[in-house]
Amino acid sequence: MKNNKIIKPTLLDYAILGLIQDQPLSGYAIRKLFEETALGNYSSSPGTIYPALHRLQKFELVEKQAQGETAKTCFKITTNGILMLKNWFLKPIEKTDVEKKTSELLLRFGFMETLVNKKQRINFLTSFHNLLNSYAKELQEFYNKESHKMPLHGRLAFQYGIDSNKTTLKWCKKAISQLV
Amino acid sequence: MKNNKIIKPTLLDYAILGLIQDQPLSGYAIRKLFEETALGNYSSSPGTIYPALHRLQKFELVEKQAQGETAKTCFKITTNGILMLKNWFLKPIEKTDVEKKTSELLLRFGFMETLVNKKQRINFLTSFHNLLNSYAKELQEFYNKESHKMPLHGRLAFQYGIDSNKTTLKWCKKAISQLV
DNA sequence: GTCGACATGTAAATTGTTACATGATTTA
DNA sequence: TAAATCATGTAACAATTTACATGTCGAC
Repeated sequence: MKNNKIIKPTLLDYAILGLIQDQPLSGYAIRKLFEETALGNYSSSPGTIYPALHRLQKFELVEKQAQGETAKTCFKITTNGILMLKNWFLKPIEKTDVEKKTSELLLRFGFMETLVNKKQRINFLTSFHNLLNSYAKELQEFYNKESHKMPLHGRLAFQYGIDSNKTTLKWCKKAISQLV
Repeated sequence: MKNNKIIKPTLLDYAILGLIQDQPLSGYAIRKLFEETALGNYSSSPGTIYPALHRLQKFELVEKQAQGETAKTCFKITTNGILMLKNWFLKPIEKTDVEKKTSELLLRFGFMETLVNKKQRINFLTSFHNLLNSYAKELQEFYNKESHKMPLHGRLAFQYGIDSNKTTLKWCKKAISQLV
């Protein structure tokens, strides 16, 4: 039963796939993980998770695990799902990713350990670092030129952005050193 | 022409209101600001901005500025809009805000300079700092207990969260010192 | 035996994205 | 005068939130 339509998974879809890549989980278990852990900002409401699981099932990225007695239905990832995840992990990082989608990059990194090899993971972090580094320089230059025109709160909010990027850069280096 | 329905503005709505609180802007100008500046992660596509402006207009939070010759229509904030913004600024910070919605807090802070007094702004930052501080401690404790069970990437991603919070805490202190 | 947690779902309304459409104005 | 940018919008679709609905199981 093939699908004519192509799925472009949302971040939530990827987060679910990432969670079940190792062990099958029930919808409820996934909800609890989103609710309790610091895993992204996804809503843990039933109206979000269950439809997402059914969507993923429809596109054969997950499947219900055969389960005899208990009522609880667990979902496991399919080969297609694994492939989809892997493509997501290996997608080259773009400028816009480091500018506006840091959290997505972190999510990718957090889930990629078992599916991509060490060289590729280090490459991911290096690319992340390099792109972010040039963006950070742009931001700093802009700040140096324009900060005197900004209102106090604008300036402080901008500084927050700069500080955050510096922290992320340091983290990249730290992470690389722990991977090597 | 009153509305029977109550609007609960989205973050995008607030961002637009915040941008036009000082000077009226055209839809196009707002789009460019979202596209070019590091202002949040809002889509700058016309399908996002124009409907949002019309929605805000419907609820009388913005209004079209009387404009003679030029075709460009600028939107200015109404008294209701100002009130809505102010309520947003002064809403007490909650635990969930510091845990999952730091960017919203930063947006609030960035726009609140002219509409709330200094004492309230310092209070905002202090509350932000205190709530975040206890959350950071929780995270650190969890990490100390559980980190040895985590896979490498999970551990690193978790560390990223801790590092980010520390940066935010430092920023709060810095910002407070610059406000006083 | 009732309360809270476990567990799964649906429906309506809203929001946001993508793609299309249009036309004016500026610049090379 | 062709291309790029300015400028505003709509339509179809996809996704999310909120609220509702239902039932089980264990603990106190």
